[in-house]
Amino acid sequence: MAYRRTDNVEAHLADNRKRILAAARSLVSEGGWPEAQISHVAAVAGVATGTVYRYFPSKAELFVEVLSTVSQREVDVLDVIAGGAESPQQRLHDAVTAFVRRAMRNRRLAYALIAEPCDPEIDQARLRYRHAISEQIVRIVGDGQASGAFRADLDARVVATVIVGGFMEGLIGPLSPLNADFGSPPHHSGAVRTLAEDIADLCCAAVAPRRGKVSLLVPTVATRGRSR
Amino acid sequence: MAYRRTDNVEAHLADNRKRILAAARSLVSEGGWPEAQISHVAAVAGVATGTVYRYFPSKAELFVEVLSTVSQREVDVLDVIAGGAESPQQRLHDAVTAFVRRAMRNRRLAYALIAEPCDPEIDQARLRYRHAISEQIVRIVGDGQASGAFRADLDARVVATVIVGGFMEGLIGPLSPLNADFGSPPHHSGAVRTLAEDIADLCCAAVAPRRGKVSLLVPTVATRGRSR
DNA sequence: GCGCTTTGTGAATCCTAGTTCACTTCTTGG
DNA sequence: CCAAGAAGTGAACTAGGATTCACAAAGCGC
Repeated sequence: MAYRRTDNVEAHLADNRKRILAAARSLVSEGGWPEAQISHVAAVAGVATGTVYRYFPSKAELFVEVLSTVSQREVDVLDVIAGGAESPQQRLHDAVTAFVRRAMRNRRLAYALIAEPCDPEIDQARLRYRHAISEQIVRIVGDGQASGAFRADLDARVVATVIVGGFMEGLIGPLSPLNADFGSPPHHSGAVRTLAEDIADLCCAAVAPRRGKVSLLVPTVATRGRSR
Repeated sequence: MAYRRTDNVEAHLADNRKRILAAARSLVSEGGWPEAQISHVAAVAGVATGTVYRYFPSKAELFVEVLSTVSQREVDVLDVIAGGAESPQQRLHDAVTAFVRRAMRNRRLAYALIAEPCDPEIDQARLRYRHAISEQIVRIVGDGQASGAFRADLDARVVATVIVGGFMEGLIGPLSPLNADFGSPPHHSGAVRTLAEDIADLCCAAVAPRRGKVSLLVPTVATRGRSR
């Protein structure tokens, strides 16, 4: 035996791994998925292409790890909010505004991780986290329904899904690199705040307990369209 | 001169074009984007690969036309509903349920056109139609705000976006080929109806005029998280 | 049937990354 | 300093499809 992997090497290895991940993340957060190429990652990390494969078995796994790290942090934030002592209304409102604001801090990255077209394998991880986010919302909605703070006549999971879809979509326009509005720094923080508040407000309104009458709505002819 | 393009030929050409489009659509609606390959389209349409390029300049343009045709029909349906004489509440409810139900009729196709990862060029067309749909919703929301049927303190475009995102997302789970629930034929139409109604209900609730008090909500510590 | 033009064909080509691997360089223990 | 085992390298290899193109077939008017 003539080799042992010193702490020194161990550290170097760990450092490389970290740099590769950082490079990957940085590329996505600047140029989105089109820039997310192994050769670019290698260049930015200061290693050779082949080296990347000593640390990650495939492009997909590398970027899934990037996505997971970032997304998990968001889930954690929501977890704290969802587990808080505030009223369900307050928690729902906080959760949505927190998510929207945080996403607006790093628009390009958020856009890539939320909406930009990407490899199916990565997209799948994206779905997993979207689901995890939805689960945090379910907790809040469930509490609210139990305490009577929210209407309880709908499945909490459906409600949470719609809410998540609502605030994500409300985010996509402003996030999209195509829309250069929503002033970059110096932060137009007023606009961001308003957007976040408005979206949160809508989400809260959707689950508010219903006033009196059950329904005035009846099916209409238009509702029963032909097939596609 | 020794050639003229008879009606006969003209018809044959038109027929080919139609068959190619039909083949393309059929493939997407069965296998989604992975199946949407030019060679497959050609095979199904009964022509050679090269022939497809006599009718469409590129894969993207072919499929964008497929998507446009299908999506435009949906926009038209919403257009009729939005332009109807019913109350804004009723129209919003009808619009959402109509969309959800129609999508559930051809799940695989709807999934591909709404959510499945696809070529960026196609994805862009998708966005355009999502926007067109949003515009129909804006009409309804705007009317409702003007007539006092809906709360008027928020930008109608933001409201519409959130609503569209909400019902689309509510749809994705049930549409996804991964979720083999939501019984295929014989139609579990009860489940579909409920889903559609529930989602529509939520959307309507979000824009209902607000009861008394303006807001009990105040920013919380959790709302101001660190950067990613 | 005969030139001429448009259409149809599908094998060959091109392209774009992701992935591999034979070889070089570095580290370690002796 | 040496031999052995790891880690690093980047040019070459692949793979999956889109796209092209030289050639064949079909339609047209005479």
